[in-house]
Amino acid sequence: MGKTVAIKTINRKEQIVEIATRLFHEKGYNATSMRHLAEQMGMEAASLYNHITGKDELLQQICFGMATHYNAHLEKVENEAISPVARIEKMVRFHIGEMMTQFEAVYVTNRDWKHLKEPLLGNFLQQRKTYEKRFAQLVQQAIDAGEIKPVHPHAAVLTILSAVRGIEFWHRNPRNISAAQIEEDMVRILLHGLCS
Amino acid sequence: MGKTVAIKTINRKEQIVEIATRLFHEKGYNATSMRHLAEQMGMEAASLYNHITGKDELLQQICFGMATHYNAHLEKVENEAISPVARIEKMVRFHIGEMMTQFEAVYVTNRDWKHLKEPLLGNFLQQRKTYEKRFAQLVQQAIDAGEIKPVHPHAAVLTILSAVRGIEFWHRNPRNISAAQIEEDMVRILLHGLCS
DNA sequence: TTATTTAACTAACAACCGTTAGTTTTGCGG
DNA sequence: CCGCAAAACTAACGGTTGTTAGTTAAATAA
Repeated sequence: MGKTVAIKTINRKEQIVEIATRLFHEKGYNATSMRHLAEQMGMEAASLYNHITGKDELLQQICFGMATHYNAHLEKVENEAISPVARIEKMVRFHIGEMMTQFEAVYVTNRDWKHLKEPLLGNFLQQRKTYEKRFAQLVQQAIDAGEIKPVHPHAAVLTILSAVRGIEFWHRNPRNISAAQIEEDMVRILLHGLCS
Repeated sequence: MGKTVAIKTINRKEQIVEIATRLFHEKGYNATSMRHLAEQMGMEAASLYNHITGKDELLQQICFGMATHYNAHLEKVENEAISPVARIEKMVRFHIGEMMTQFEAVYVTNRDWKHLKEPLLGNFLQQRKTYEKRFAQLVQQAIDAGEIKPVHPHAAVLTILSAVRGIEFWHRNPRNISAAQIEEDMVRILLHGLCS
């Protein structure tokens, strides 16, 4: 009985967001229809509206869910008592981990945030901007400590975030390299460079 | 008169592809309508079909244009008489340059190739795969020469290509950092690492 | 059992999509 | 000036889109 209750208690809305995440990842936001989503849920399209207000809300849940998750982690790292460069390594490994375990949600957020409607679009961009700024401050602190090269902090953040995003290529054939190996290689390249 | 002739001689089809590139970049492939494209061209949607066979062809032109351009450059680099690591640096700088001068086309190709229809989709993926393989071989040669660390070559290629892709973030505010600076910093990070 | 809420259903609307057919305008070669 | 081809136009088709209205079935509470 406990099990049935537990299963039943799972919010139906969360199920919808979950499947929407998968479909948005596969086809993109605009190319995913409510009818197709409903089909995957085993119901009619109109029935979805008993749980959500519209297609917008699905994208919103995905994007802002990721945003708050990222912000929470950033704050945690900012307050850890470790060296500046260790903080940066933690950030890199965190982002890699998200690409491994929450791949579809991260992918959709990175790709489809443009389809958010105002005022949420502005809100999202604002959050993104301040996230990058705080990340850049971590880099600046490492530079001040003499632990990393005096590159432009924003250039470093940009390079890190986009390199990590490239794990989407790995997902396309994960057979060649193990997840652990790609993480180590990527961290090594970003922190110590390709050249030996 | 020469000028008028020259302007008139510009293929109308190329104009359409150019504007389509801009719109696809802004809104995405599916969210860009032929009517909106026509409006930007100063004509009716139906008139577009005097110059192109359909919406598909526009995406096709963009994606395969970039693909052949990339392949041509790769072949050139493969045949240059320089050290393996110098070849890799050339590849990195080339991709950065493309992100600077052909940003929208590169962006659309990276983002919207999924909407290509078979058999072109398969063809495109095939080209992409062999491109990455040849790039990885360049990395392997540099490893064999002892010029770079023994990372997994595919991991290196993935890190490079996706880091470069991140220049799209830079385009969102190009004011903070100059193009030259971002290129130098990114090359430096990828080849020699963040750590000092 | 009865009343009430939750969540499914059918049917449909208005808008927009890519595209085609058929017609008219435009501009250049003779 | 005439004829012809290129390129614009108008009108419309069939299909899909997100969404709403109204109704019915199922589950829960009293």
